[in-house]
Amino acid sequence: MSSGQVTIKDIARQLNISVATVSRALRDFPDINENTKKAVTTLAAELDYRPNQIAQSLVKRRTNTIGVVIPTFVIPFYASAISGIQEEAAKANYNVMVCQSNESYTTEVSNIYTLASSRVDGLLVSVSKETTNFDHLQCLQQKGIEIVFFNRVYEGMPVAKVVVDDYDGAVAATEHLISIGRKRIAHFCGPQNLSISQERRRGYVDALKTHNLPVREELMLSCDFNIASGMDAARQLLQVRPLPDAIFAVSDSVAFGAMKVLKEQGIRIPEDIAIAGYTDEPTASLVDPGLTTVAQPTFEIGQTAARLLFAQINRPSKESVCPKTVLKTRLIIRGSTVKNAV
Amino acid sequence: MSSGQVTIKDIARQLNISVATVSRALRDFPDINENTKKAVTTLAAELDYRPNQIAQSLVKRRTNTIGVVIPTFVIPFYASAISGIQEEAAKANYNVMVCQSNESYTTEVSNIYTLASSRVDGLLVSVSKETTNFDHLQCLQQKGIEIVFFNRVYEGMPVAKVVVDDYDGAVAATEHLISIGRKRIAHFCGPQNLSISQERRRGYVDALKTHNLPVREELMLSCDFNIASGMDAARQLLQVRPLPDAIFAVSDSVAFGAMKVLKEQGIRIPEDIAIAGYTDEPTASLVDPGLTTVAQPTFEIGQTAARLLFAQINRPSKESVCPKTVLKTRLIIRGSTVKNAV
DNA sequence: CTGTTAGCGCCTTCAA
DNA sequence: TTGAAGGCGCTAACAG
Repeated sequence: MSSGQVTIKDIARQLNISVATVSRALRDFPDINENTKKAVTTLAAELDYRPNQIAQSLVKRRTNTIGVVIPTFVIPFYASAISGIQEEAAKANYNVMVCQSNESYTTEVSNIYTLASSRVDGLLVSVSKETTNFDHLQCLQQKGIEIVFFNRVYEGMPVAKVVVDDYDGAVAATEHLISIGRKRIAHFCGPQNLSISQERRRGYVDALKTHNLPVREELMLSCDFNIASGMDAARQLLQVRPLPDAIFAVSDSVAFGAMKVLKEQGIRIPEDIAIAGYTDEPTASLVDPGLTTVAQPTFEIGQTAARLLFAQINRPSKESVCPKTVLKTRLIIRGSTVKNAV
Repeated sequence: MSSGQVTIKDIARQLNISVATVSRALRDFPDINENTKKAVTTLAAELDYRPNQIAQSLVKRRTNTIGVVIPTFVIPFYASAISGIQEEAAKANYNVMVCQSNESYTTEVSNIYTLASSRVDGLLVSVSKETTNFDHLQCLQQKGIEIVFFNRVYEGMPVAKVVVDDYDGAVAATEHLISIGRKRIAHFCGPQNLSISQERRRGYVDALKTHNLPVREELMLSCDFNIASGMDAARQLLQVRPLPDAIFAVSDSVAFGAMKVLKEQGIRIPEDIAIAGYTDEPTASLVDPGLTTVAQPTFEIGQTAARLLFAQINRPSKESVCPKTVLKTRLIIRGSTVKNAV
């Protein structure tokens, strides 16, 4: 009991039995004398003994800890997804180590190796906007660390993935804008090496084509996933003539930024320009007018990803199953596109 | 190399030297032959050797991991604070395990014990709204696990604490409302066993007294830290006659909820009722009108708490230093109290 | 039912 | 400059 922490040795010594017996008693083995078992458990409780997970991990060669790598905590999508992950982890008796890449490829690589050193049993990954090389992940996979992608996935790896139907949501949003009579619909695209950005853009383009609307390059502006970026894009868009009559933004934050600029310029939403976003962050129902957006099941995405990871970790055969789980989105119509909506 | 992970044993075998030498070479010991050192490091790189932190932790009796317990990820305050914590941790070469209590005392206790089992070197804690018993934390402290409280602290323990001057911020907000001529100022209080709630309420009460305004019980309503709770309180408040002319909410979310209800009721903000919040979440500048609020340095709170924890962990003498760091707030005036503000 | 032995991967004496 | 031995706290055969 050197370090202030009680060990099975302490219990064994005080009870004059071997550590093996203590270990078994504590783990409730069948062939253990009821009396010794009781003696051990009571003393353990008395001493407030807590098994040293570190030692257990070393023996068992598994830590019951998973790593999570996300771009940033401050995107509400991730805050919610992590909640879902945590909930599943607690149920399955796993610990969670979360790292944020801050959208930097270098940081992401470093995160991954840190987590690998900690010998996490598996990894839940949503890649940074910069990531185009996936060696760091492939390398870990080869070492037997299970990986599941969520939201920002890399199709090139044979692992499970959890996404929403980004294409479908984008089509729905764009068609909604078309259905309210908009003809010059702009799109604020996300970073183009991310599949979510590509898919949302593809949905936008296809919806326009389906309805025989021209696809104009000057109405497609590049953005990051934040408010400032949405403001920049909006300012840029307002230089274009004729003005667009709608914007479909790759994310709610981008849409919020756009709304801010439009309001400053005295442009009416939705009369002059209608706006739609993506995700349905809590803020979407608070801004004025409320933001029409494609709702994502953020919490459920986290839960699902975690569940798949645990299943994969505990799969007896090492042949990996790599389903792509595609969750549904739901278009929520608010005042930013329809005057009298909620 | 059974588990797919390279160990120093593998390196030793291939180089025909002892593991001790490998271990020393890898750690760049002074009295090691240059050639063996080079041989070891190159082979290690070739094999992509990663030291097993678990094994190291067991020997060193420290994990270089800290635990963080927060009420919930989805309060933007915590998302930002965790970012600050992460940043400091990365710098100091620490890992972070985050758990959320979901505002439940039972879950918090369970989180704490899980983290203790993982042998974290220290703990950053923001208690749940239900927590009134602190045995679980005192117990860990006695076992030599360092603790630092942030935001929601417990004054009764001799450990470092990081807070903002909640009282001061509340006074500033309330006096601002008074300065714009409001006389019937309501307060939506937070859970009263949290010091932040108490302090903000105390600031509100004292400001009223200082300005010879009556303190009316019927204008002080209890809330949790979320939108729904703010909506409930607002509905309740609207039953009171005469109506109040201002609301000081314990948090931005509560204020957002209140704004929503007031707008639905056709009550003008700020003309009929002015509103102020606390924290300055990103959403505060997006709602319409913008929310006047007491800005907190959320990221810095996380950073500071982490820094203090690392200092405490690495302090040679075991006598613990327990300063209370009080960071400054800043009143940000927006349209919810002053018509022509930004 | 229980004790002994060995080992997880690494570090740290103590000798050589 | 290097190796051998022991141990961190725990689990897992193998005996008895």
